[in-house]
Amino acid sequence: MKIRTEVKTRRTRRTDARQRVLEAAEELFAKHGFDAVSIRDITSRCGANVAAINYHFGGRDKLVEEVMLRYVEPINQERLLRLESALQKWGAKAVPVEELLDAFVRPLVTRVKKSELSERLFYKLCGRVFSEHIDTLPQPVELQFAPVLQRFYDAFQSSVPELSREELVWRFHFMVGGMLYLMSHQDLLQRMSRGDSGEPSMEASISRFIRYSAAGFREGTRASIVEEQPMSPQGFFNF
Amino acid sequence: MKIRTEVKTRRTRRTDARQRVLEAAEELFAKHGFDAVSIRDITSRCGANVAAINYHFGGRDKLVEEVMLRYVEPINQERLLRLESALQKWGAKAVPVEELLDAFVRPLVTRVKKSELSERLFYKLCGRVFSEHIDTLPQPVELQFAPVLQRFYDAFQSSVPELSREELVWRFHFMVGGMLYLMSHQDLLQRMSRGDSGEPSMEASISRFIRYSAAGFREGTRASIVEEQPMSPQGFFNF
DNA sequence: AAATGCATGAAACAACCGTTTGACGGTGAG
DNA sequence: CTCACCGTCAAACGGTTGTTTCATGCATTT
Repeated sequence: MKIRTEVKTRRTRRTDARQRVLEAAEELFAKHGFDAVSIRDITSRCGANVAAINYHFGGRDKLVEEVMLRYVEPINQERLLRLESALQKWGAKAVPVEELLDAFVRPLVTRVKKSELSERLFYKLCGRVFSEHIDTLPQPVELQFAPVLQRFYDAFQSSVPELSREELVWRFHFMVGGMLYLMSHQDLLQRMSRGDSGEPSMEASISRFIRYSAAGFREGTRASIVEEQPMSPQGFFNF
Repeated sequence: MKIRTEVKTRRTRRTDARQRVLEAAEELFAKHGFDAVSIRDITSRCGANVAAINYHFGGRDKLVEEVMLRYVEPINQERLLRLESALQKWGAKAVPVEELLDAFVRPLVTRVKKSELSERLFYKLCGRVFSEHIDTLPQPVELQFAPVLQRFYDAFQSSVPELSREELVWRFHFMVGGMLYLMSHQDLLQRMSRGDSGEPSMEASISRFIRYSAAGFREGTRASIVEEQPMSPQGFFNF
């Protein structure tokens, strides 16, 4: 601890305890949730002092915010990137909903490699970040989402034009709910279906999820009728 | 309040403050979440003493447990009732997935009338109860779910026999995720889609949701193909 | 009327929370 | 060298947490 012979610049020193706190915070937040972890839990795990959090981050809330943004920002950025790429690829033609869903969901798994967290914890943390009730999210985090949602709404609207905007937004949120649940309970669900080929796990799960959700989005549109599905029991539902 | 001329038996007196605490707890838990509410928040709102919670319930955790069970128990009971009814109605024939989904989701809204909570708060509370991470639920609450899930898995298996058990369970959980999100963000979502006929209400939202989810369940299972497909190894799942 | 059982109340409990303080010592600039 | 700066640290801050104690008084029973 005291025996650090290497020369450190100020910049290096600055990231000393700060980085350790950040990593410990990520791990504990992922494991137990943002509310259940105290700053003393964090500092005692990484051998830092309680004051370090207030010194480096300006308070517990700011730390939470920083941890969240470190995940939300790049993920949302990659979402938009993939969306643009898909739109460009298909030009005037409608992008298949599967590709839109892929652009929205897949960044959650592609970003995992750039994290120091274990894969399992990474997903848990994402699930927690995104499933905190919206009105309790820090404003900078909340503001991250608005433009992304807008872009995806428009894209889905173009891909499934038969749906009213209202119906589309509803279905989008049904999808989001499923996605969050998948993130949060990923380990539990995969333990449940253990036994087959060892690894692909999350990527395979997301493929499953995309297929499931795409069918929901297409329900009642021309694309789904093409496959000739009798509209199930008539009059059973009131709309 | 004080003017209670009626004769009270011991039994009546016992439910005096206890009931007030219970109602205040439900409201506050629904509004702010189970973790964010202290016992002093509860007792000060309903004019009770802090000691009352430990006296009547045996601690804060037990109070949370009781509040949860008061909602989970009757809802799960009605789920099973509706499931039985559907199975009986269709006899040997496969129950349409829409009816299974209805049996699983609709009790959330039919049970609202029997609660003293406002409708909005009731849904919020349900969303919170069911979306608490599974491993943090009180054990009695968790035990409530196991048999219910088992019955519904089996029912869905009969209705969509083309799906492997594994695929079916995954889709079921995607559906659950969407349902929880609907419950938790119901007010926010409905405010978003305001503008048409005055009362969008939960029932319409659930109908939307059932239609969306049914399509997801049926994806890839065209009834026209009657070919016997090799099932995945049994005993794959622990439930 | 006296005694018993039970719900309530104010107060105190120890433990923990996030935050602040002020002293200490190594580092780099003048 | 001297001095100012910066990251670290133990300690203490005021506040809130869930729980417990014990006294009080009402209602029912003897």
